[in-house]
Amino acid sequence: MTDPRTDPRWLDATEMAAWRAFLSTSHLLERRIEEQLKAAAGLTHPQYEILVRLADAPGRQLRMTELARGVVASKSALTYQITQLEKAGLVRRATCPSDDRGVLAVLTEAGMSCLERVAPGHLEIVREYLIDRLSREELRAMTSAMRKSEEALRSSV
Amino acid sequence: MTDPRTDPRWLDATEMAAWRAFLSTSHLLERRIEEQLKAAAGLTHPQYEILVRLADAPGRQLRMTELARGVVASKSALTYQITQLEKAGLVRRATCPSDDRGVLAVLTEAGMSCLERVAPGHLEIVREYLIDRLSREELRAMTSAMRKSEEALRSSV
DNA sequence: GTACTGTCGTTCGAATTTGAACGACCACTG
DNA sequence: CAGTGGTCGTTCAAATTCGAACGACAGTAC
Repeated sequence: MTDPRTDPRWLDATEMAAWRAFLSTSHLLERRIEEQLKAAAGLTHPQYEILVRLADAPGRQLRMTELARGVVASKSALTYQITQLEKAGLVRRATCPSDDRGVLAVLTEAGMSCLERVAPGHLEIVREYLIDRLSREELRAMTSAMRKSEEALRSSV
Repeated sequence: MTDPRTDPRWLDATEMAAWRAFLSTSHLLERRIEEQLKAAAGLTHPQYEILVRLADAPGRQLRMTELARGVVASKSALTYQITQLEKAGLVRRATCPSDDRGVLAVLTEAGMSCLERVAPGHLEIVREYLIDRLSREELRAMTSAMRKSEEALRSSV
């Protein structure tokens, strides 16, 4: 068995601490956010993210595949969630004019106002447990770090 | 409607970019890790994390509740996963000598060697898509940031 | 001892996610 | 035009997660 401190397949103490902190924090944040959204609006976090992406998109609509990429969900999970949001009247499906295979997810007016109503409470959690706790420098470094990782992950598929 | 750029309930562009990068990266990393673990060992990420925590614990054993805190899982999710790991022979349950309500999850020899076999491939992913992409400074800042957030989240429960 | 309050881990049904398989359609080749 | 490979979104069964409810036990008060 090789020495964990020199074997490149392992992480040293600093690296392991970084990784575990990242992992725990992302899980804890996810839990906290889920709890807040459920209590405030009966939404799940994936559903909220879908609304955000649609609100930002031109025409407040996106192709299913593109939306799935954006929110990092599987195709089948997105199909399910869009169906749920459609039942709630926050999103509707439309046929894609340029591609008969395609389906557009469109944010309804009800969906937009729901998002506007829910966003402040949600972002307050993000502030309280993450953003507001970080120095300018930490925020900058974290963004840079996350972007590097994200790019590596997205370009590897 | 208030101006999003001055309303403290919203995030400015820099903060929002940081948050979104964090969110996307954590989801993408989770996906990538899940895929690697499944292919290499038929393990899920939660299962792997359980093995790691047990391996680190004194006597390679932990109370269910303590383990649930460590891996950030609900009690029922942990019950389920420990049952799965028990079927696989990687973990066994033991009664807690000091508290008849308690159950100890104990890492078996098979569990320990499974972990040793799987860890390198797993950590290689963590390196490739996160750790090795960061500068010393980014790693330091990210760790500091994550710890602050984690502490806030854990102490709020 | 009895009662009370809280913690422990499990169980249950409901909701969600996953990956594979599928039919429909697109774009290109010959 | 027929054929071919690839993409699109959906469907399905299986696996996993969640929260509420539960019985069992611990710790304390009286």
